[in-house]
Amino acid sequence: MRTSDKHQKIIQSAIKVLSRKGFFNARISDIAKEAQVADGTIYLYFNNKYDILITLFEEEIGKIIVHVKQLIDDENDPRKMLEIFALHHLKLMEEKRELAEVLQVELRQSNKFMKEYRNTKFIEYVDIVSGILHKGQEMEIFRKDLLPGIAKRAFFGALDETSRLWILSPKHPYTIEEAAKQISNIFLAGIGKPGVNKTLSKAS
Amino acid sequence: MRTSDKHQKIIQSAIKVLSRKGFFNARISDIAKEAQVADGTIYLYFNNKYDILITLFEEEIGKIIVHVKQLIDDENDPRKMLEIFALHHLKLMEEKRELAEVLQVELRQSNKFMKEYRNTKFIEYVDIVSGILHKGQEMEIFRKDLLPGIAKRAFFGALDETSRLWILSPKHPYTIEEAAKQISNIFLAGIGKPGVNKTLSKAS
Amino acid sequence: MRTSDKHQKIIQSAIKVLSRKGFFNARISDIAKEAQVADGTIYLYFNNKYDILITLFEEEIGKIIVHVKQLIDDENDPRKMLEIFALHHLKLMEEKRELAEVLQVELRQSNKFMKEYRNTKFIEYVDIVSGILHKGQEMEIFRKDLLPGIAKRAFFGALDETSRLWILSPKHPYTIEEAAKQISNIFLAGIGKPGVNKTLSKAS
Amino acid sequence: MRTSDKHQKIIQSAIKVLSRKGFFNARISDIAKEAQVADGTIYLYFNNKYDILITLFEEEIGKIIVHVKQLIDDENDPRKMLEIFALHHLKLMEEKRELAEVLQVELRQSNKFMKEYRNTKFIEYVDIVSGILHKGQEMEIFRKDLLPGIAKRAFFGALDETSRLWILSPKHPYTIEEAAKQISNIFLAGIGKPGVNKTLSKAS
DNA sequence: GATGAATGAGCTTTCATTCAT
DNA sequence: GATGAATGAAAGCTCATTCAT
Repeated sequence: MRTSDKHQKIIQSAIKVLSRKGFFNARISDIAKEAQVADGTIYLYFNNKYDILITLFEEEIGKIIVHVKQLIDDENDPRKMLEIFALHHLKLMEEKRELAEVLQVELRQSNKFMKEYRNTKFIEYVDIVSGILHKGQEMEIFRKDLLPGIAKRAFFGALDETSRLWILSPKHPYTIEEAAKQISNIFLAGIGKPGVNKTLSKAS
Repeated sequence: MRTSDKHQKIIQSAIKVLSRKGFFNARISDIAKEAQVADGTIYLYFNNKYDILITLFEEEIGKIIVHVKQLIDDENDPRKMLEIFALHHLKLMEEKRELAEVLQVELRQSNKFMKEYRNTKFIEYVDIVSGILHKGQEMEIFRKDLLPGIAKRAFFGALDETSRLWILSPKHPYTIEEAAKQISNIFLAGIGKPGVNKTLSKAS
Repeated sequence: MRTSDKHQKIIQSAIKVLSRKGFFNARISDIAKEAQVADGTIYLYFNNKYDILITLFEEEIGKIIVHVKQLIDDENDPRKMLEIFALHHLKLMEEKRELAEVLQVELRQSNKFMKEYRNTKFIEYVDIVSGILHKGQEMEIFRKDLLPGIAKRAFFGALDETSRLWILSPKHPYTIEEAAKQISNIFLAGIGKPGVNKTLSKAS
Repeated sequence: MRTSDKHQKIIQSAIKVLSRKGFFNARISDIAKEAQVADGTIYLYFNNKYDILITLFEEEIGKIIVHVKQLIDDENDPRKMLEIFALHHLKLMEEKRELAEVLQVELRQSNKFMKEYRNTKFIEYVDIVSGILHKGQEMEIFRKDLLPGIAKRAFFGALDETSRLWILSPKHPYTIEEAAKQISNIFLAGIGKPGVNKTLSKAS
């Protein structure tokens, strides 16, 4: 078995266990059992419990970034880009539900117990939105009076809260695609230059 | 010292300590020291560590709800109501920064480790937004094709993510009032009936 | 309310609580609640938790001793005396069941946790049997070769173990009187001078 | 060190510590120190403090039962059997004094604080006596009018109380063998059919 | 005398981490 | 590299006892 195999096995097991129990309630032995390795083996690949979480953050968000950027690079219209980002972010709930749960819960508290840790990957992810917004402003599609830090966060927060609730509720009266479309619509209508973006999207 | 005084003292101390360390890293003895009581005294007022957190949630969110509802009741225009909600929610960051931190971080993980706990107060708070949206739709001010569960969450999420970042960053290139105004604007433009809400708000 | 009233009330409450929970599982507050006094009031009458138990031992065994001695003093035949002692000891199970439970359980472990305590009252009680045996030997009714320390303990132990089981089992195929009679019979037959005691008792 | 070694080491250490301090005053750390293991190691072998006591009961009484049954199986005369049981029971005081102390004290209170625990091994041990008595009755050596539950308890109680006192007193005016002989004698004389058992035993 | 809120020492138990095999 | 038994620090919680009222 290659080294990377066990590393990956442990990360994926950690995602499973952490999504179920949360970081503090999860035991190293839970993760080890899930990964079918001995407790001590974990420490051959990670320095400590925190290190598993941090590595998980970096690697998994890294993959997401690569993927989203690929999708967006194929597109030129910033309005389409935002729609793609929204759809992809929400689709994570279905495709990688456990990872999504971990990111939503643990990312928020990670600065409480890992004082020194700056989650640069996460910032990079959210900054994809900034980039899109900036491009839209340059192209005179989005309003110039947008405060960049605000709109970025508002858009991301809208998506994230929606996905948070999606996970909590077992049943949903709408599909992920509808949710993504609606949120994109609201934002595009809200941030678009008057008279410019009315033609793009049709509310589902 | 009256009984209620110690209860309050402990809750307020818990807010301070939890905002700094998070629930799992906070020790009962930390809270006791902050409240200037003995460890055992905590257990005269609360059943266990979780009970402190739950009581904190219920009581503090309860106060916020009462306050926001009062502000909103003085208003008739749903668009104004949303602006008020937004401003008030963000102002919590300044006025009760520590409480805000606790709510943002611990509320998100509370259903991981307190399986049986349903945070009804929190739902009630977010449902204030639903109420406003619904009223706006009835008054034909907001679009009828809004998915109620989505727009509510999107608006709340936008605010919450903004306040989350506000707390994390030491410096801000805009004021809270500007941020509230901008988010309200984006949403009102996004959810308003075409041709109806363009007159209300002027982006700051 | 006279002082002695509360003292008595506490002792009797302690008997109830200790019989149910045992010394270490019983809480001072349990006893206080049962006695309908405040926790602190206990300490006006007793030095500490151990003191309650010791006082309980001394006073209640003292009462039993007085009572048994009265009964025995009316009698001259040592064989009858033993029967009286046996019957009375077992009858305690019915009449003061809770006290009996406390004595059986706590007396046995009291020297484990109260190193300095010598239970003189208890010794005095058991020595009633010695007295009877000695008298029987003097009167040439009981065998001279009895080891005094042994027979006393054997007789008392037989009774005590019988009463212990009586308490544990909810149902019994014999009456207390039958049990007392049988044990007396066995002992009297066993310790009597051959040819002397065969006429006294009829096995029930 | 083999697994079973630590299990045994802990049980034996528990016997030492419990005999000295009693269950409630004994600390897990006392037992761990005595066993020369870390506190946490105890919990690799036992579920909790109670589990140590229960396991101790079951295993040690189990050994005693096996041993006594072997001794008795070599014998046919129920009178001899009783003598063997008496002698062996009392000899435990010398050979396994600490175990004897634990059994005498903790067994009596175990049903107070371990509500669900039925000490079947202990019942099995005492029932060895029942078996002997029954056999003696069948062989027409013991009186038919013996109440089976009574005589068994009386005999066992006589022995146990004797051994209890043996442990408490530092000095003894008689040997264990004499004590066993005397108690057997008393009982055999008391329960034997008139005219049958007079020939067996000579009082020491 | 009576109260009961407050105290804080002390306990059992957990679990991240180590290290001999 | 892999194991998992062993470690021991650390924390939540209890409860006998005190003392201001």
